Amino acid sequence: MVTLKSKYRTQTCAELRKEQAGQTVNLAGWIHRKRDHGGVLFIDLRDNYGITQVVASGNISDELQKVRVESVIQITGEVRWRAPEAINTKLPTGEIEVHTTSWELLSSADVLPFQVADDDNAPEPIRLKYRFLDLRKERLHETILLRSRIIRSIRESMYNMGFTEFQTPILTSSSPEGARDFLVPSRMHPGKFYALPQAPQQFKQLLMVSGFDRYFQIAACFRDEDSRADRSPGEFYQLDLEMSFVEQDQVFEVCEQLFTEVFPKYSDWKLSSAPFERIAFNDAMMFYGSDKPDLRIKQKLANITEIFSNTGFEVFKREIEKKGIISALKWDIESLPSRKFFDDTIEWFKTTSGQGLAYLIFENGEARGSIAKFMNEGEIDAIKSQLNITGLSVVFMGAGAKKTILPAMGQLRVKLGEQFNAVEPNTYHFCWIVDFPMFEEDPETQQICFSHNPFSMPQGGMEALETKHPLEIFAYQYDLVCNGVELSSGAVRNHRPDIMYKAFSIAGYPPEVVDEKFGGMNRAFRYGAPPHAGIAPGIDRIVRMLAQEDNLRKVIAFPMAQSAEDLLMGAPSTVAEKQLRELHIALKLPKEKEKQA
RNA sequence: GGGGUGGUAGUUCAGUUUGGUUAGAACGCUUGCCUGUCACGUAAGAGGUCGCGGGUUCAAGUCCCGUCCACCCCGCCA
Repeated sequence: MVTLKSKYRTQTCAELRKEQAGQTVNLAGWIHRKRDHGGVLFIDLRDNYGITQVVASGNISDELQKVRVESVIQITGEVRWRAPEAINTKLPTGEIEVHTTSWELLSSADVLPFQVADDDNAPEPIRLKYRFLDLRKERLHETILLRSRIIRSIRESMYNMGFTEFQTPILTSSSPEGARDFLVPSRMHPGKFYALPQAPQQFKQLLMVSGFDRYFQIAACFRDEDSRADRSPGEFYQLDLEMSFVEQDQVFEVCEQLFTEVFPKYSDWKLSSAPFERIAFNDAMMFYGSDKPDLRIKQKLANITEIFSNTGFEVFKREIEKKGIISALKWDIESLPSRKFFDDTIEWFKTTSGQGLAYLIFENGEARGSIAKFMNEGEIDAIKSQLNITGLSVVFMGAGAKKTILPAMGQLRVKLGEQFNAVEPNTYHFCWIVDFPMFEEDPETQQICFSHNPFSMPQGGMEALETKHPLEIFAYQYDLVCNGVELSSGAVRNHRPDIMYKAFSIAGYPPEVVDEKFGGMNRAFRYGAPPHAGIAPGIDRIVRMLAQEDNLRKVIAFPMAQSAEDLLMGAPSTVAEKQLRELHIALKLPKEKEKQA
């Protein structure tokens, strides 16, 4: 680091060591803590880099004693080394202290709304309103610094792999697909609006058409949707990347190199090695009940529908007749859980998924449990052999339509994994989810519709669209998943207008709709477009994962509250009448009562 | 849009189940004492519309109804 000596400081609060003893130095920073002993006063002086103990006595002690913690002061003093018994081994600067000869108050602090030196669990709205104080706390401060280092490493890896960094417009046009847009009214074009980009999707594809081979951007993305613990309201950052003349595999290669380079720099956890495991979407649902499976848990779901094809157990029989499936989760255990465990688990399952849950206990080759009496010996034996049951095991079974029972069983898998301590610790387990279905059937109307992104390339291209049943066509679309978190989503793009029109017509859209919704892109594709593919890993989620934080607000310097409000700056806010007039906007607000309803 | 949990001092919480004297504790704050602490110690003090509104009752922080706010989840969101 370049030392920038100024009138305020000759060193930072982390620099001084025994070797500087005897020197006169200037330090500046925040009063982290004060310890007043009457004749002598100790101050922990803190800055971005660390803490140094400052000592004052006599008049200076009396004056400084009156300055509140978190005020900013500058001191001049002599570095002295501490007596052996006074050394603080917890501080890198703990072998020395600075004896103040003069000082200056640079900025005084009011009484704090919450403690900075201690973690007092102040409520989030207050911490967000006083974010600048929260950011002074060590853990959050370090996380934000970590975020910077991670992004730097990501940039370096991208440049090293031959990518070029671009900037794309923030004021752009409303996009037809996906989330709600944030709109920005145009002053120069009354009645028209810009939209903030949900992602630079179209621009990066246009850059490929423009002949730039490898694009990346640390891109701000805006979506007007509600938040979650793993989803920031309003805005978030993605490592957006796109490549020409590649297929899915090359996107995987780039990501695998990126993640295996970046993650070990910031964590000593075990890390999947490249190539990452690939799981077809349908298998992920069938065996993990999720399109973002947590592979730190070894147990899988099993499809045991076949076993019950002639069952006398009414509940299963009914579901199978309705084309439903029976999904089973076997767990080998060391000792038999209490009856309460089963009751609680079934109750939890019912409240979280609205589904029923059956169980069998296998012990010494015998089966018992909630539904044992409804099963015949053949079924019990078939379960034993399919699930490979040898010792003491419990088997949970859920029956229902794939779309509802599998996610429920998937949640059960994660819950039991945590409950039985079966989540492999200190591990980043990556996998790719591939082969997403291109189309799906609307359960109510039986209409064929796009199941995910209509702009990705169908596997098999035009031929598949023309010859295969729509529900059997997969898209070149993929998610990167780590420890049950979707880190990234991408696709091989459909760069062929003819295939685009065909795909849309299968989903019931005439060519005009394609022209209307996707006209700009389609025009570009008529002048020579390279095959291209890309992906966009979420920066906030990556940092959260490496910082091991549970909430995205803890890895973002100025996050919004769940209500999509910036409590520090007071956004969103009302604006002056004049501004509205210039924008030709008249407000028609809901009445108070409607607002509440 | 729906569900869950919570709201008592600046902050964290106890008290609410079973209504009953002046609503407590810790940290912080103010004023002292203390020359070796590093979460210093110590004495005293200030600080409360118990989220807000209504109701039941002799009496409400406590019971009932409504409402607001926050966080978490579902819907939504690649």
